[in-house]
Amino acid sequence: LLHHDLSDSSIVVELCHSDLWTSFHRLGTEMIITKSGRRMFPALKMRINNLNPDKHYIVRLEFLQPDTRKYRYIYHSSRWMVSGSGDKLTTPQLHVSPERPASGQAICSQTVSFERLKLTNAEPSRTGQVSLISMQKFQPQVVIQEVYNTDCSDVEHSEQYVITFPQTSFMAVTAYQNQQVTTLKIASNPFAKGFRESGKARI
Amino acid sequence: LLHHDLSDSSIVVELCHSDLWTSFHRLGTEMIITKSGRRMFPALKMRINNLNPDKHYIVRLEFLQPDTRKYRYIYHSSRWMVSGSGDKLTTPQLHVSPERPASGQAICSQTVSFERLKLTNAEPSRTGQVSLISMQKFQPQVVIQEVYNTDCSDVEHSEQYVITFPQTSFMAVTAYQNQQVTTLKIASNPFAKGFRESGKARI
DNA sequence: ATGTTTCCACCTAGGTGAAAACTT
DNA sequence: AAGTTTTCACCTAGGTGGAAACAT
Repeated sequence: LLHHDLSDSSIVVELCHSDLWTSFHRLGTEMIITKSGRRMFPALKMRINNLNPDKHYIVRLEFLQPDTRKYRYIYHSSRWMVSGSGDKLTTPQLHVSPERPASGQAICSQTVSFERLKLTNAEPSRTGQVSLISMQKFQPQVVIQEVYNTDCSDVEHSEQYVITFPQTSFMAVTAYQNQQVTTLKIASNPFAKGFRESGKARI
Repeated sequence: LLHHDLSDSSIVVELCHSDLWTSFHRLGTEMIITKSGRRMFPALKMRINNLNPDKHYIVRLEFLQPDTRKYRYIYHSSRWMVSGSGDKLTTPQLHVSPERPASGQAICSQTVSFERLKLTNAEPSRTGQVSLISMQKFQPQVVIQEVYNTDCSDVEHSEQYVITFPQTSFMAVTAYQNQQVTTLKIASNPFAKGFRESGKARI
């Protein structure tokens, strides 16, 4: 449970599945990016509290770059090493909103989920897809932004609250590098069961 | 393509899959209602045009009762007959909104779909579920309502446009009565394949 | 060499009508 | 007897990691 005293409010944001995020973070979280888009696992879900029930907000996600270096995974030492200078995202801020603007009341009464968000290494085009760079680091950042009009025309003048969960940073990859990450994904993601535990042999 | 000249606007609402709706209507559309909730098929989807792009609207669905009679299906004559006086819905207007308020621009640029809506014969409780009465008639009605605030607090004073598609009226049932309705559902709904066409025998 | 793309078997999730069991 | 509820096989839809093919 994290408190962020920001501005005149005392907004409380709780990251869901925090333990799981921490387990991945210890191994060095890897997120697969594909051309058609791949979900994040774990998904970014959070409970937000203490917003003004009568005001309206939009919740966004930005993908920051802690650095713009290119990394390489060294198998024999099980570590990530810098392998080059890498690239900066052409669009500096990638943000995706799970829903339209909603009241503080509505947002606080439910879980804000980015589970349907997909990561891609294709050019930024489709809405709901976030375009990242393989073998580089990213840090998701939650932005809670107050809006005065439903059409968000005055977004630049509105108050904005920024929360970062360090344990959600990850390396974007097109194929898993650390086998322990793969194992934990299989163990914890219901969709990922590989060909291991059932004892079935591959044909 | 239906034109409804309402108030100062010339709103155009087009029912999707209109031919399919008409085919069902000829047979006497039946919609299954269950305790856990069942989707409508066909789903109510529509394209809305000529809303003011800058104003904001909410699109709702109401389930009217053309009458409050109880019906019975007579197999040998393949007809519905009145069998009793029936009941009136305890909550007179059942409306479900697919989304939060959105701009006319946003609404007109996409298909407004109520495909996720579920019909139930349980007490009205869960959001997104509509509670109906078995063996009685219902007529869905689309309500496009202008909102001035995102919290919809002044909903009663706002302009509202009502559109009804007569071919979407139906009988609520817990089991299909007319075998031709069943056959058309199986033929047209990808989820409904029964045990007929594959030639597979039931164990 | 090393990283990317495509395809695929396997899985979850959940929408169907049919049949059987249940209720009244 | 007539309508409701439950269960179930079958299906669509789509999220996984693995392996092989491909690119650089």
